[in-house]
Amino acid sequence: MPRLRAPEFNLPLTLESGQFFHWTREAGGFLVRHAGRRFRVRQDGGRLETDGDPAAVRRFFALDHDLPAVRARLRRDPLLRPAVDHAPGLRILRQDPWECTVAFLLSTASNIPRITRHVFDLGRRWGRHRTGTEAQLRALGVGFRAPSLVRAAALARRGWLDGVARLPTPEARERLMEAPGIAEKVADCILLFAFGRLEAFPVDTWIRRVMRERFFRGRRVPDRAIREFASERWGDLAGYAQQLLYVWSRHSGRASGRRPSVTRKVFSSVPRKIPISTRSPAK
DNA sequence: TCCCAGGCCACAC
DNA sequence: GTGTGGCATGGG
Repeated sequence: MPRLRAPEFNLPLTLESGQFFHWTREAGGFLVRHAGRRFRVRQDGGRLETDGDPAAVRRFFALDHDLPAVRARLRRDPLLRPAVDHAPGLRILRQDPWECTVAFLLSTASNIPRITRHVFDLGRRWGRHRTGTEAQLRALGVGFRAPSLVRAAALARRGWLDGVARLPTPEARERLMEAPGIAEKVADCILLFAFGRLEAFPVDTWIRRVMRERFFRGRRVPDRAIREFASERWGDLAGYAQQLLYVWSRHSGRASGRRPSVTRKVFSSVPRKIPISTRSPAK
């Protein structure tokens, strides 16, 4: 069973932070479906046990990101500090671009349990760059998102996502937004969660609330102004700031002005070791 | 029952 | 340029 060094990493917090949906909990660990494969992963202190390809797992969890340096820099911002301190070990994943695109096309005006259900439903039925027909998708309950998924799959089969990784971020963003159903927010999610563009700052309803409250004195401001503010304030680490703010605001309910809608413990401790090798092998 | 969800788009003005 | 419904569905 391969073991990877994974310091400054919190596996459950990272998987449960709303950037990736294709996983299930197992005793003491997780079963992850990613890039057309599946692997088991479990954390043992500063190490990961996995039955997946070590290099691919390391890349997926972005264990190459210098998280201590990221956190130290962001922590210098006193208004961001509570969010940074709330979620040690949270990493921005490096997902498969197509699967990430599907997930965030499904995310529009939805919620995490439902996105998860749809991601699993699509994953069970179709392979890479395929989604079935609009009618089949509607039968799964994806609603108005169905035509966007069909179009995106057709684009992807013609190489739409190929080469995005080599484009500068503004051009990459433009490319992604060529697809119907992808505007600024979804494009930024794909750039951040699949292409490692850590400067991308997706503005969703939670980020809008927490940013208005914390940085704009409660004023209504256009999303564009929020993005520009984040870019100037956090630069090439704005994406990490975003994910920390997202998790913090959801866990605390702070920005919503109502009771926390997500009540889960704060994942400040690393899970205890439970042997993975006694479980049934993957596939 | 009602409000809202990791939005986008067409159409007002 | 900015503001506003409609879109499908279901979670809480």
